[in-house]
Amino acid sequence: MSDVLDELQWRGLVAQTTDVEALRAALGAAPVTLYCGFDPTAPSLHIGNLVQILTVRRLQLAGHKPLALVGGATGLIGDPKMVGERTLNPPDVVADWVDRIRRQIEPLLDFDGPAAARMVNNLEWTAPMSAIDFLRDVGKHYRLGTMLAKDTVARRLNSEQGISFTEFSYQILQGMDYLELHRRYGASLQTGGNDQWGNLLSGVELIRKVEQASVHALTTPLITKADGTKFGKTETGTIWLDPELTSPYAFYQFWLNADDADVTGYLKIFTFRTRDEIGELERAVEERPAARAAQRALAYDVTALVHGAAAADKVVAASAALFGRGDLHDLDEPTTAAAVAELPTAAGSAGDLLADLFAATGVVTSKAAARRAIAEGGASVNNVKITDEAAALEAGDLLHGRWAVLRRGKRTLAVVDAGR
RNA sequence: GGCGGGUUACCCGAGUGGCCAAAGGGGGCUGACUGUAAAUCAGCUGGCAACGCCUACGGGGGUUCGAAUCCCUCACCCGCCA
Repeated sequence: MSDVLDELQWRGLVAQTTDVEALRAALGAAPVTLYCGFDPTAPSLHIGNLVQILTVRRLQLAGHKPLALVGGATGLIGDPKMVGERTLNPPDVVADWVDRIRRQIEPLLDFDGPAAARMVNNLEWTAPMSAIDFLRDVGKHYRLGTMLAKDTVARRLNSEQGISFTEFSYQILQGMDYLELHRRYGASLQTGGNDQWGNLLSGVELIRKVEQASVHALTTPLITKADGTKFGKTETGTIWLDPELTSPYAFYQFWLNADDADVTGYLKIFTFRTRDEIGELERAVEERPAARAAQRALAYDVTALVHGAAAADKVVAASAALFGRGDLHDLDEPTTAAAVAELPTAAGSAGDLLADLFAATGVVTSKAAARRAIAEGGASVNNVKITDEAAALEAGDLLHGRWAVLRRGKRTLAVVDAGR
């Protein structure tokens, strides 16, 4: 890996930079201290944030020093979204989210060694600042014209909902962060998603004005899907890194279901596989798409990265058992138990209405939806299609006298546990 | 502060007294075809103890046998004027 920037470009991770050649020179000359921020707007990071973390990790592997900023301050204000004003979250909630997010980032970066990462929180320098200091020392450097011209701000001003002063001010806070990290740790590169470009520039310009220093910014592209739909969402919602919010099984399944057209791009972005390995997998998709070798590699790698190799092995085995060709009754008890442990579960027993059980496990959202699914031929028990809306669970349906696997459509699964 | 326009289901958007659980589109779900993929075609898409009942057209109140539709009021958004 001679040139990290080449590496990032090859992986499709560079959308915009302040000055590519200046950045390339800086990254080639000496270890650069870089920063990337994560705002606590939810109790967990999601796979969109993973793009940022892994980009930072790649830079770290090339010898550069990351500062992972968790926005205890910016999270209290809210980055303006394209559509609609955010609801302010209570400070204690944000503080809790800060902790959770820190713990998610920690295992993904290296906090020891010569390029050790450091965790920072912008609440530390933002909270003690008075309104007067803010307006005199920082506000004076900001031109309203520039601020109003920012994409998101302009869009919001033209929207029906407008924008509050609070959200409008967000870009200044983020600019202050970069300045502060530049002063404290010599940060000279900020990375982020392309939607953050304006916010990154805010800091670059502030540093230029206050410190007469030229620093860099680099954004990663918005991850897109070949079919044009939004990346990172499923019918169930966002794919979170927190195993409580998105089970490792569901996480693995998400990646396994990547489109052929998207999978190579995802391998570049979300795994540490080499160019050769990815080229190999790309060929495999072309030659034997049904084998989905690339999807399996992708799903395994990302799951192992986020949830650990042990968890990844478990969900691979569970997926094999549940989607295997054989009769579920033929699986031995330990295999069944392990597979079933990965699925959403509801208690039930022989005699219960299947429609009620489908609703109870969350495979469908309501009993009416369960009846609909059965009527449409989209519901099965242990991979056997059911057709009678009024059918009940039978004792013979229970695998090893205990479990019944409910399925809606091809890949939405849950289990009924009749206990022991 | 004044005047005008607006707020409808997951989203966009029709609907100006009963035929409205609410057109149409998007999205989503299911089926067929497949590979737990994409594309395509078809059906479905508020809930429940279900020939009925409940919830739902920004919040609250009213008129009426009957309201998403009319009136009052509150909130928020947009525009013009000050």
